[in-house]
Amino acid sequence: MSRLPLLVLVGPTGVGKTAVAVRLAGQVAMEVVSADSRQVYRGMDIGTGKPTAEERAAVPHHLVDVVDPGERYHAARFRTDALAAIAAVHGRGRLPVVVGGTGLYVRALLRGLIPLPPADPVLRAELEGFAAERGAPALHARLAAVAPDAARRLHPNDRVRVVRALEVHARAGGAPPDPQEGDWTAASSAWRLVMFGLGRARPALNDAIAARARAMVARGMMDEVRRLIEAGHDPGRPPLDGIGYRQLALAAGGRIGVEEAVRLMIRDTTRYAKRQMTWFQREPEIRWLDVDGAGGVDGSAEAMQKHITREGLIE
RNA sequence: GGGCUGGUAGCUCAGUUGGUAGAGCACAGGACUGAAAAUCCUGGUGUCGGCGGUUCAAUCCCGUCCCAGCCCA
Repeated sequence: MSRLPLLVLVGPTGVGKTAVAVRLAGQVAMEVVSADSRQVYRGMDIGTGKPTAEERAAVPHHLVDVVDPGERYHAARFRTDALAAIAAVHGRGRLPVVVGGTGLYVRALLRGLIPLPPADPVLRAELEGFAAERGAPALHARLAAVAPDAARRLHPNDRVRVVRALEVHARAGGAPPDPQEGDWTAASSAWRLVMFGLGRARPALNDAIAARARAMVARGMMDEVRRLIEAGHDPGRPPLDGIGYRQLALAAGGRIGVEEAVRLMIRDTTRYAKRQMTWFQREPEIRWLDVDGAGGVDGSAEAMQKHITREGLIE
């Protein structure tokens, strides 16, 4: 039995992935599986750039609005959910199209995760407290004492990963955490896979990011942030630590002006887009498509359709 | 027209008792395995306003010109 087809579309924030996917859906029997670590949260709509009601009516989107902001989502959960969603789409005889900008999630889906213990919120809080009180290097020293290999790989200031390594060590009962790193550049063989990267020249992308951020605020993102805070969600902690949300939360509290919040939102989104490009650039299987060079949304969708037809993903 | 103060990185500024310069922000590059829109690492990008002079050596001292701000006419 031949492997089932899977199309993946990645790229930096604001490049137009959703628009291209919707356009492609006009020509291809497909459903979208979102790979976005923030669009999974209900009530976080404007600031995460979720597909609109029209876009979601035009093509089904899976893994959008799956948990409340009080719950924590993560890469392993995504992998499980995405595998189920992909299987369901295949079951309906359609092409699953993974669309998103969260590199870790896409990688976890395509290449798997090393089985490790799940998060332990109580332990994390305790380790965070220790780091806040005694300093990040002290926490790193604790890791070095119990797991020298892990400590050597991690910078002492990398608080999040040091906490995670200690957590893995504690939950694994002393077993060394992933001594053998997986080969993330190895080809995946679970599907007949075609991977597209949607790119754009930095100046054009940065302009689009700035315009999009201003449009989000104009469309009422501030009210969205206020609603989330009033619902009891902690500003500055996941998932309200995301770009745009953390700055507007400061503005809502009167700590900075709205203008300044928007400026910082644009700055951080631009930096984030750069980090996404750094991540995707080392994925060897991606076929890059310059959105402007390909003729915008329509041209990009058409180029993708031609290629997946040639590759036999669709008839 | 005269006087004073300033002109150093994209921005705000520091500094060199004369040996061609460094902070913050901005920016650029990279890492990434259950928080990933998170977290972290690396990098100074420069006719020190122009032109002369003194000096072995001038961004620094002297002269002059230009520009900006303030004050006096």
